Amino acid sequence: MRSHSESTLAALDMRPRHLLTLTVLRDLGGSTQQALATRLSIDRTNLVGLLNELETEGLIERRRSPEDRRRHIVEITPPGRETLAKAEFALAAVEDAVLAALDTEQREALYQLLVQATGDLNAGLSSSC
Amino acid sequence: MRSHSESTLAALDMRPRHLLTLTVLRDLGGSTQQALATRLSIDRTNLVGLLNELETEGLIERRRSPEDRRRHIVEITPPGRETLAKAEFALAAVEDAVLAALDTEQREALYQLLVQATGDLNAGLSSSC
DNA sequence: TATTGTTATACTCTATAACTATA
DNA sequence: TATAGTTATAGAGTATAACAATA
Repeated sequence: MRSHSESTLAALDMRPRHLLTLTVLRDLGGSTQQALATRLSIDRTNLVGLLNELETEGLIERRRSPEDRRRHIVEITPPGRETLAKAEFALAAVEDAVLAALDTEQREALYQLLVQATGDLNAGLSSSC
Repeated sequence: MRSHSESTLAALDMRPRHLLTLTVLRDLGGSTQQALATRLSIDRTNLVGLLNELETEGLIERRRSPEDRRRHIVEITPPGRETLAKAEFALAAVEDAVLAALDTEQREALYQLLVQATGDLNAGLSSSC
């Protein structure tokens, strides 16, 4: 499923990192780079180049925080939301294809078992990526 | 589960690669480097250093093939088998800890659903790593 | 003095090209 | 000419150290 997902994202000129970043920014509605890096479980130094790429594509914006001028507030742009929606749609199709061998009841059973096994740690996350 | 497994292997001075290589060599009972690389889905050039490490530890041996002197026959040594057994024992404990939230029936159900979902592709592989 | 974003750098993992020795 | 193992090397991905601006 990972391999299929990555191919699908590559067709949209994205890597999993980009999708995750856009998803977090949409859900948070803006964040400092430090907080965003923590949320993504990556080093803040590696976030710099990632945001540069997303900014070049016009998918996110950086602006100085008025309260603390050391900080950048990062926000997803309307084109970023569109691209994110397209990626999520394509990935839903991938998930459907990968789970084609299971009917609806079985998929639900699998999901519940995984949630229970992981102690509900990731119960709120999307099933893809 | 991956993260727990890798920590456990690190305590034995091993990475997943080492475990997989030893497992394949035990199951195959000897192989050329080319065939081993294919079996491990890694490039033959990257297998060289990996085997050097295992050979230094005395876990595998290389010898020239009498039939085709271009080839090396790679085999697991008795100490290699011991180390492999230790690693598998430790990893079984990790699996048990990770799946602690599921009872026996639920574990079996999860396993069956995963096998069915993946089209039995990996039905013969170990559940760890 | 501490923190935020940034740059430079090192280390790992992986893949490609080229070499040697054999066939 | 082709193949097996090897080496050198280049490219991603990731982590640490150090810097400028700001608190």
